[in-house]
Amino acid sequence: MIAKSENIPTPAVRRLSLYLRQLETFHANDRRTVSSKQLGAALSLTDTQVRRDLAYFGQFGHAGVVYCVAELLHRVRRILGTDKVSKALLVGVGNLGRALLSFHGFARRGFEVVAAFDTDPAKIGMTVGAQRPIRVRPLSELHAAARAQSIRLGILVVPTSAAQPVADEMVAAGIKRILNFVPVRLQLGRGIAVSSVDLAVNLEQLSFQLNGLAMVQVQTG
Amino acid sequence: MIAKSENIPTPAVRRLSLYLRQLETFHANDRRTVSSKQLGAALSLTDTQVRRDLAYFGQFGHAGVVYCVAELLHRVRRILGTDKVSKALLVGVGNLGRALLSFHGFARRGFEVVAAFDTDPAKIGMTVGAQRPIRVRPLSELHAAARAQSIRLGILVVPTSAAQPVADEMVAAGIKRILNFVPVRLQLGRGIAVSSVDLAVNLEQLSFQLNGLAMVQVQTG
DNA sequence: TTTTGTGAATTGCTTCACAGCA
DNA sequence: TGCTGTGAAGCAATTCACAAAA
Repeated sequence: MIAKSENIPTPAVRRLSLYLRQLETFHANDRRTVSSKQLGAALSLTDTQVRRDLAYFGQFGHAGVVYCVAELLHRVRRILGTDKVSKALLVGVGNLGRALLSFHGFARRGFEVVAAFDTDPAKIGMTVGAQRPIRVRPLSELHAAARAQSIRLGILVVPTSAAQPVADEMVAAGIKRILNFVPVRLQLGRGIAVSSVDLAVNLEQLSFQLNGLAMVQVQTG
Repeated sequence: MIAKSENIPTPAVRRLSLYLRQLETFHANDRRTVSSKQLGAALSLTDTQVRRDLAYFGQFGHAGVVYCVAELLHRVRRILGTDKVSKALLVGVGNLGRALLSFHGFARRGFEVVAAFDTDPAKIGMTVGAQRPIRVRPLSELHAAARAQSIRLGILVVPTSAAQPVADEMVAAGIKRILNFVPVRLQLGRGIAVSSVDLAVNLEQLSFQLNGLAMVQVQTG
């Protein structure tokens, strides 16, 4: 049994993250069991969608009996690979970079930022983050640090012009996954996973849903 | 002619934002014309995809002749509704909220944050943002301020427990679009557009692409 | 009856293949 | 030839409908 690893739809993997989030909430509220209908309702999804998504990754319950929150939680974490903590490094200690270094949400979800780099001499040597302070180091130390601590995840928060060269350096240093906050399409080799956060895209989607669409519909007549 | 407003695929609207970004780059480099193939290549998309996406929104070129960058840029902005500046307000002046207030990218893409709110007395009265400083006001003033300046867009950066009530307040104050940074599914009425930025989801997608998938495949054997 | 899991049908999105134009 | 725009085909994702189990 287990896992039709053949062809898992990308949207299903995205929703898996949402299930995890919701299961954590249920678990925190001491809820023991949950049905596909209830889990779906909390996320505005249908019960069928929930069951189908889970089915891509294996067997999670028995026919007729609802899911056990704790077990489902545990197994979804394993599937996503966040049951073990991953070390991450961050490059670019600007406003957003500093905010990310102070962000506790990472640790709670299995990610720990252990090193930060910048090229600005004014920033090098600073310590950022209250709970677990991190000293900002020169970018030239990235390679050695990544290798020494075998860091596989890089967070990219640099100016647009620096994005591609810094990403290349990350890859050269053994980084396999990049969380990219720079509005650029990074061109990297196969085997490197990139996930981009682009605020402009999100804002424009919102804009389109109201302004944009309205305008198009008006023009249609 | 113009706009099969019937059924525009969501992914096509997302890509429209990417086209806009790339066209801005081309325009900044004084490039006058671009083919669907060239535009696609810059974004790792096929030429067919680019043409099909544009076709959802109307006629953009003449058969046989490449697109004019400036014209395409202008029309995509109009479609997305970002040709006019939208005023926005922000609630929650924590680390991330402050970083967003200092972020210049918004203005460049047609969004201007004009007001910020928080409930923490220690933060109220602070000014944030270098170029266009904004004074942090008590949350109780949100309604009046949003109405007075007819603000339609809200940026939500509050703790998880406050997300739903603050979102409700935004809607009551006339906000129609919410950019949500809180990892919660907001339950709001129809006619309110929500776009969520969830860093954990992005990180988990990355994790799955390497760890997760690998693990599932191992289990498959 | 209520629930899970899943073939079958459906809907939605992307790619192919080519007409029409410069 | 090289390009855009688009019907038709192909593929991917979702929903329907129901069997099996408690």
